Amino acid sequence: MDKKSVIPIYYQLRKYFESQIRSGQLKPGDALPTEMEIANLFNISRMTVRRAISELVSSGMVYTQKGKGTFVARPRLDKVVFNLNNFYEEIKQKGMVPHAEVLETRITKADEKLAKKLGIAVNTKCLYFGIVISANGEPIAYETKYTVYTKKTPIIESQLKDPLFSRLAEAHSDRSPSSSKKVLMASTATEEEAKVLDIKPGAPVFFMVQHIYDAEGKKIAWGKSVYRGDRYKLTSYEGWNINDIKD
Amino acid sequence: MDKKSVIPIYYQLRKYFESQIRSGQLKPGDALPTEMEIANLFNISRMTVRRAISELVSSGMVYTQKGKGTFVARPRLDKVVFNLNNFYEEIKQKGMVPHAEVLETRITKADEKLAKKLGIAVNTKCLYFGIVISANGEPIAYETKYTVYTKKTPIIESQLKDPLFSRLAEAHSDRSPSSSKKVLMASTATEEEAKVLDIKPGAPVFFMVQHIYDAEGKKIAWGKSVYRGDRYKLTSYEGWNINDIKD
DNA sequence: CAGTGGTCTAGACCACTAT
DNA sequence: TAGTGGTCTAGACCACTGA
Repeated sequence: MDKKSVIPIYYQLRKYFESQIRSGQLKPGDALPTEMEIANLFNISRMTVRRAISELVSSGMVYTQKGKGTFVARPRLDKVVFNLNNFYEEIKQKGMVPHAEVLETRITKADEKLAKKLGIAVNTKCLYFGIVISANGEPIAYETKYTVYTKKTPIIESQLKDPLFSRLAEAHSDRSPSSSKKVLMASTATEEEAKVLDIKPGAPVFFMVQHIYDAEGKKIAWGKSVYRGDRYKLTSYEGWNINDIKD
Repeated sequence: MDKKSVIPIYYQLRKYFESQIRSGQLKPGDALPTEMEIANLFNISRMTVRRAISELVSSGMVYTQKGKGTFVARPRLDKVVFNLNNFYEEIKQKGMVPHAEVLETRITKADEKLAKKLGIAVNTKCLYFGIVISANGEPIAYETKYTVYTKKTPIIESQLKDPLFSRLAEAHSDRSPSSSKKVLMASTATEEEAKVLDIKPGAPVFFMVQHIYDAEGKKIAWGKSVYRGDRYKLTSYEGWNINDIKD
């Protein structure tokens, strides 16, 4: 515990307990020293100790019980969190060359089906477009998207290729996106999807439907994405030693 | 801001800014008052203000810039987080009746293939079993699992049905589970899977492979799960008004 | 009852930003 | 240089747990 260091004391203390837990010197169920004991032991303020502990709590490594103490938690391995952030960046990170191609773009008046999907009146002006995202020249994802088109901002191709759908929705609607709902399903490729993605009809794919809402909960955009099942998968790491996992 | 309330001041303050942001009175990019201004305005300590703000930061609603101020963030709608926690509980929550049935359970010596999957020596004693999970009598998931079997603890059927695979692995191995890796794929049902799940071969399914590791990063369990694509889907909500989303 | 974590205060010094 | 958020302190009172 180096008080003169540029590294904050609470951070050093947190890392100290993290390593104690990871190495097994503190096992699940074990009690940490009380906050006052830790403070006296390292000659630091109790508030500084509390900051370190509160970070350990939010990372799930320890839990506190009022009037009792602070205890090492059991790793929650049943939890599953799949993160799929920026598709474009993910491809790049894997050392592949990403590419987005706009297949079609159109301003249409919403028919009944689309009006229902977007929760808008029939004949409302909408922007429709479809893009294919590929990695190293091989098509991976096929995305079809609709947004309301209330502004008359011109459509720029780079905008359509923007991996952030919400940014596009913001540019062409007078309501700004506030929330999003995505549903992921397992499916098989239709004739059209198979053609675009260069796979066989009936081949396994991920199918994702996305809704974007404004602050009042009204829909302002809708999109569906199809990902090739043989080229795309989701990975989740849980626990305390996830950096030690090799394969 | 009620100082006499049992509700902590920092919590009241946080909710105050949350509602300001959600209602649009504070828009993305807007600066919050400085910490000292807030403290003076409500006659509270700066540390209390900081606690409220730090919670807003970790929820992603605001961000701070040293020497400049605190600003309202733009909602990150590109992020996708799929949580699939306790399968059993999830079915119950949806008002359905969950049921787990053990199809087969066996103590085997690891052949080459399994030894490789678990990173152990050939002929190591392993516990194998397969279960089917159903909702309202309809099969939803088919799970096949292996763990090393170094302890000689007897196998209890309720243990096999335990939705927490890690708990089972803990009971039968002398090494305790520390980390987990799960990979989710889109696939189509094999003949065997189709039979068990009462669907057609080639029907879309989610396919998930799970590894469980001990603190040293050594594998202690392996399992695969097949979920019916027509009965199971993953949903992700992002943004600041996710409670207002109706459908 | 003594001991625990939870909340809160009124200061202090620092590094950083903008002017 | 003045103002900002980041860190830290040495107290205080509280509600809760267990003996």
